[in-house]
Amino acid sequence: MTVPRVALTVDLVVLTVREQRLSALTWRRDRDPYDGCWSLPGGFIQLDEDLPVAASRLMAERAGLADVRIHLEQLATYGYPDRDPRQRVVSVAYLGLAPDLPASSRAQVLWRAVAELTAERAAFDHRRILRDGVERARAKLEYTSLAAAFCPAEFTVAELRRVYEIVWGTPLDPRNFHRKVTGADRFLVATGRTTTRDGGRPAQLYRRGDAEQLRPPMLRPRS
Amino acid sequence: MTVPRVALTVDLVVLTVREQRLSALTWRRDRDPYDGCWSLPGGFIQLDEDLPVAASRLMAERAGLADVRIHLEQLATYGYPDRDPRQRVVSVAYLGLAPDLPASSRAQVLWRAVAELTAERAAFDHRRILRDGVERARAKLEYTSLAAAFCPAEFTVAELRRVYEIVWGTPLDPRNFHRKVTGADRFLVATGRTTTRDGGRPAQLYRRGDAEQLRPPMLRPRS
DNA sequence: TCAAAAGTGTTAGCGCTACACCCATGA
DNA sequence: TCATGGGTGTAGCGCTAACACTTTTGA
Repeated sequence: MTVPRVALTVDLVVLTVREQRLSALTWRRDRDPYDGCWSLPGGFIQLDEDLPVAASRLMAERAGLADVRIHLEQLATYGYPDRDPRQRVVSVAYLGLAPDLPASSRAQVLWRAVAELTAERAAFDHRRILRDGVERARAKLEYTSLAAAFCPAEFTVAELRRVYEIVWGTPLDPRNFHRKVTGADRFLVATGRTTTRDGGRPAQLYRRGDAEQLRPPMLRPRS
Repeated sequence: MTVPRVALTVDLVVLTVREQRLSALTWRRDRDPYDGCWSLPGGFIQLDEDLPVAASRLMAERAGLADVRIHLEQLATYGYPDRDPRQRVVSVAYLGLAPDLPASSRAQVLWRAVAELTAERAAFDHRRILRDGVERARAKLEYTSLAAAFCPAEFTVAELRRVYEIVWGTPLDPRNFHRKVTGADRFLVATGRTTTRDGGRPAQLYRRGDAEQLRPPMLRPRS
């Protein structure tokens, strides 16, 4: 029996919060198909390469985010036959959550607001993949400590709260939020230092703790 | 640039509750590699076939579960280079949750208890895939109405509770469970009929409602 | 002195846990 | 009549939402 073979790519949904907006790393296509459209950074997998290794390699090569500790997890695999008009390509999407970093110096690689991207024409099924990644991120903020992956190494409770508010698109009560996250076991580690970079009374600076789960969860307010 | 191509398979983690145990559908291998080991039912994807379509086809061809309404969702993709000793094979795993059905009439296809399978040698990385599927199912019972996918078309609250108890491996309080699931919006639809098949006072028969989320969630008791 | 943001206290209400208790059947 | 499981009531408690209030800074 002959076994059909397909081309396999890894595509990256890399999200961050910058300029008060949830943003994703995009690659501007400069050739057909989809010339001029945005796409997700990605590329073909090597024959001797594990999937997470390929994701890290492409994060460095295509996204310009080498040697940066970024949370990376597998999102889903997309493989309907006509998603690439040239040939059968199956794509394993990875979701990355990053602090607000300068991306690649290439003009082709840009952070762009998710709200804009979903209103624009995208290459292939990348709008769908982006939407799935955003929804995964929104859901995971509820019951994991991943929100801190959007923050720099040291951050205040208010900065962490802004991450939740921007990713979810809902305001949260600053006082209840503060009690909740500072009370959660191993979510935050106090550094002892303070900052006034947000104005007002000085705020404690925290680092990420080693908790992965958030129990009880921080539930999104329902509309 | 030449694009490397890989063989792509779909593997199925099909779970059910039967004889008081969480069980999975297995395929007994009768050739090398891994001759005599259990494996997950699966097979190569066709070149013109979408991934969920391949999963449904293999559910019929390999698992003997054709034309059965079974919940099927993508689980994850496994692709480290040596997982198949013969050639590079990347596998997209799907998770299926089924009521207690007779599987294929082939002797090669068997329902087997998960507890036994994880103690035995499995083909390829199928033990790992099975474990991931079981963990996904356990987690989804908490915040979705998927437990009913393990039940026949009509079932009692106690039968639904047994699903939770067996999948999670923890006893639940029958009275609180009853209040919780009958109070949840659109989780269950009363048929008006009753049954005494479990002994004691007649129990209401229910059908699945159209709710997908369970809010608030049914949290596993913590040890 | 004022505005702004950090952080604490307080209260009402909801949902969960634990268990007492009653109900309806088969044997 | 008894055993068995179905189903309801209820008290206590932890968590949450809502918001009043105090603290500490920069301007």
